[in-house]
Amino acid sequence: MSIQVYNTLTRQKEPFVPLEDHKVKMYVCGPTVYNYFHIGNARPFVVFDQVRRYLQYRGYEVKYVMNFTDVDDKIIKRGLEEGISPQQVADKYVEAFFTDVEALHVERADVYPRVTEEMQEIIAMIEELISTGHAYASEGDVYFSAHSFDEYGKLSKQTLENLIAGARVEVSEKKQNQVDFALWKAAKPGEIAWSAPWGEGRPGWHIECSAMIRKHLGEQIDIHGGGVDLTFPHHENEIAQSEACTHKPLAKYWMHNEFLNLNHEKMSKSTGNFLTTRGLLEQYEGAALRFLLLSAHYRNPVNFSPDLVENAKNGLDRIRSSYANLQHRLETAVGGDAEKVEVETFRAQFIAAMDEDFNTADAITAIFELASDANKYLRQERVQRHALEAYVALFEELMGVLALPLVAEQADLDAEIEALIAERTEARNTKNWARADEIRDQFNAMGIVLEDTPQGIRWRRK
RNA sequence: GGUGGCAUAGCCAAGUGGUAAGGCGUAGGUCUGCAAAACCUUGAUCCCCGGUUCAAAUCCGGGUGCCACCUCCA
Repeated sequence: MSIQVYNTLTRQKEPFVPLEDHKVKMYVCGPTVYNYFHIGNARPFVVFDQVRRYLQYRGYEVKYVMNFTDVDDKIIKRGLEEGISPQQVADKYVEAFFTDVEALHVERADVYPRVTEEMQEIIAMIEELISTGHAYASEGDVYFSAHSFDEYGKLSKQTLENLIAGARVEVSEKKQNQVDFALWKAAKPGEIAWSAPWGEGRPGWHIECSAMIRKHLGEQIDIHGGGVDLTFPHHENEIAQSEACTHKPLAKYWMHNEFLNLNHEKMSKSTGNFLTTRGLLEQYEGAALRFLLLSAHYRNPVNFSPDLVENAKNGLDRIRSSYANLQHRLETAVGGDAEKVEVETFRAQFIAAMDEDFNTADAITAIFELASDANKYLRQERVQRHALEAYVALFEELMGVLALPLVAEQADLDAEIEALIAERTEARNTKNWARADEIRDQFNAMGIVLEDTPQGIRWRRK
């Protein structure tokens, strides 16, 4: 059974067959770097990171490209507010992006093209569209003529008539038709601008992705991803631009993640209904946030709340403590006969779940069941080294695929703490319960839980 | 007006025809010096009304509620 992928283009799950054997070309729309991204923005970063990691796990060689929109109205505005150049704004938030995304255990893309560094390709593509009659210059702007592309609307299942009927955008005098969209915007006085045959200005929002995909991945790619809101107009327009040039399907599979809402409404910077990822990272471990994002299927909406993070954290802790307990038993375990523990079933369960359109929720269930099985095994008085190792190895493999660290990143205990643990062991041996409790309370105050087991004291961070 | 998504236990969440996975939380129990962890036990008229079927959370029709896109937006 092959991997099944839900394709927005066909509105159904399809077997995943890349254009080229064992290779996957993948593009995901990245951020406009004018601000810290919010936790809703983080969903596609994590979701598509997960898609990529899983494909890699299944043996595909993935080339992953994500763009940075580093020049646009919001960046310019921000620069004016802070008294710095648009480039400085972009640089600042690109750096912040990397920091935050790393905390969520997102693997770096192979290429992060930036609009300002791809100007030649963008201008060349616009020229191509003008020369083939798909675009026209108008008072320094350039627009794509939606009517010139027969299949316009195929991704969002919209007809031009319906789009015109439902349009909320103001009709511009410069456009021949209100559904046409900008490829190039003439610069306002004093604004950052680049020279182009039709005048000074900067690219429209959609053309950058078309140009970058073509340059870094080629005329056709396997997977194009982004949030559902990008389906229209952004991805629809990308298709129009790219396919008008190449006459080939831009992407084989279009994948869209649903939203992570707040108060049951879309997170939005303009209304203030959002929580920055950066802010949440001060309170919660990145792994807990990632776990939360992977706890639901990517095409289902999720309503964010602190309780949800707490829930995710507790679930993650269950897996981690099982793993830690295995490790602890391993310290005293001895070799033995080749007693078989059957863990293959959990790997198979995990793979079956992920194959089904990247069902991370079910994949996590497989890991929970692995934990239950391991916990039951651990209750036995005699355990065997190789059995423990089999559990440990599978935990590491599967949690590795999900990029969820099995051990919270913390400093190791220092000598003083080790000494205290030794003292407590001694206190317990002499049945000095008062002292033993005192030391345990002391650790508790430091956020460390001590657990007494037949194999000695075990400790963990809360 | 057009195009989508969602509605499953206190909470989160899988499940697209064969009478409801998993996690969190709660309560009780076992274990423990006491704990913790773990284990066992504990919980569902699957939004409503029709229909198809031997059989429906799942398919069809009709409702209701919430969210989103058609304007920058993950």
